[in-house]
Amino acid sequence: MLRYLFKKNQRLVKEADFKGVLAHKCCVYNDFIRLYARPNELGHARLGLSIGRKYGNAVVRNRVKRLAREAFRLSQHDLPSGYDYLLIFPPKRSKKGGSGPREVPPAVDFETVRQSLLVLAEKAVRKSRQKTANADM
RNA sequence: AGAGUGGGUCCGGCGGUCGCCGGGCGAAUAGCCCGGAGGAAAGUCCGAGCAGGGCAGGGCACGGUGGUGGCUAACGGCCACCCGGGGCGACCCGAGGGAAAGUGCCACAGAAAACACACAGCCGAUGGCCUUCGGGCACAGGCAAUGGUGAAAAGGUGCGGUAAGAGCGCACCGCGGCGCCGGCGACGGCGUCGGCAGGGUAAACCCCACCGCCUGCAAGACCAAGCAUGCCGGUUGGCGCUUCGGCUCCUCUGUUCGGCCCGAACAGCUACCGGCGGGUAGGUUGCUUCCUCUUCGGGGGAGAGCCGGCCGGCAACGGUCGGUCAAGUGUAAUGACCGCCCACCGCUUCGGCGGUGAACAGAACUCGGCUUACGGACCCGCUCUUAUA
RNA sequence: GCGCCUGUAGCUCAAUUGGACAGAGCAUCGGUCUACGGAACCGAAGGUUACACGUUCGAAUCGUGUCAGGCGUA
Repeated sequence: MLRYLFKKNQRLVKEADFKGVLAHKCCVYNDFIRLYARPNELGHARLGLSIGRKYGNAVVRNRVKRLAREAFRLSQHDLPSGYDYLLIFPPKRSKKGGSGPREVPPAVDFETVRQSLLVLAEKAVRKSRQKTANADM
């Protein structure tokens, strides 16, 4: 039976971990999430979250983090394992020539976060594999 | 009933599934049980605890507070009262000491801005000259009412008075001195005397009273790892005693007393002192009531801790008795989904549907306050108006 | 978390210790010139001095409180 746990070894904790994932430069995004991925040697997935101060006040930031953690926990067996995922919630969408900067962060709920996570993780892992393949050649 | 005013309380409940953090039991990363955001957790504006550094002591400087009395561990907080202002009233607001210690500033306008010998002006009664006896002329001189300026220019209004005027005289109001009474006091009341002292600004310097060492849990302690016992500066002389190792005193030099002074302390040679630099940013602890005893069930004591009763006090608060006392993270837990009930809001085809249980907002060493943000619901006291009895 | 600093035109800065209408350069706009443009010259517009309350006769300046933005610290 599959268990949906979320322990400390499934999280990115150290400053060096975050720097490493960012340095891999494998980034995909949709309207309200940016996701970095990097393969690790642990055999399971790890999650890191980064939400800037400008995203909102502490209540809003906490809520987004909890939603993202819950989405990761319930989707962990559907995600490609052996990767570190770093989710970044940018404060607002910057559009070129669009309807202007969005001041209020986009309203997110649990289902959209979960769907976005699954789709983006798949894309990111594909991109990462391609990248390592290119590096081998 | 309407309008208003002061204060207090609360922010869903029950059940299920899957998770997170901490504690207990446990061999256990198995399992079970228990606990898990706010009135502002916020801003970091004050005050304390706690920790490190500093410290013989005193003074200056610097910073803060500012009606009076009390409460408190302390406060710039709270309570009561006084004074001033607002409101019919309940009540609200006030950085509210000193301008008769000194200095500075008060632009423009105005004659003049703190100084009164007054710019325009009024009068010219008294004295001089002339006279048609109505008065006229010039001077000496008198005056501060009127005018204009300004935020502000030697009390205000009225009557009398005068040549014109003026607290010159009088009445009322305002002001100052003195005395008595009440009050712990700020201050108030009454009486009496004085015709009247004199601009504003102290959130300008300042004076007075009181308070204040500096830095802050990223403080600090321990362990592991790592770097470099790296660099620079300083280190007298004399008298006396001597068991020849040294010792006392004086002087000098250096350092410290994180700004200055008085003054003080320490050191003065091959080991110390002072300064600059180099390295690490991992873990434990501080850290969540504390200490202690234990037969591991618990007991006892201590806390500016919380709740309730009683007593004292107008109150803030204090005393006493009983009960109670686990949020504790560290890239940072307190969540997600579902069902029912109860509220509330919007839409409504009146069947329901939708909505983070609504606003503001998330503990980071801990307390006491202040300030700021903010949607409702409920309760209590009081005031005014209207109506009824 | 703790400790600090700064807010003036679109941008960069002034304002003589509180004194009137808050100035200057660049940028913007309109003219002159030119075939057109640039440059140059002339002129104009642009401000709740971050916001609120207070002290004062008078506040960009002084005081208090908010709101933004930034810095340091293991």
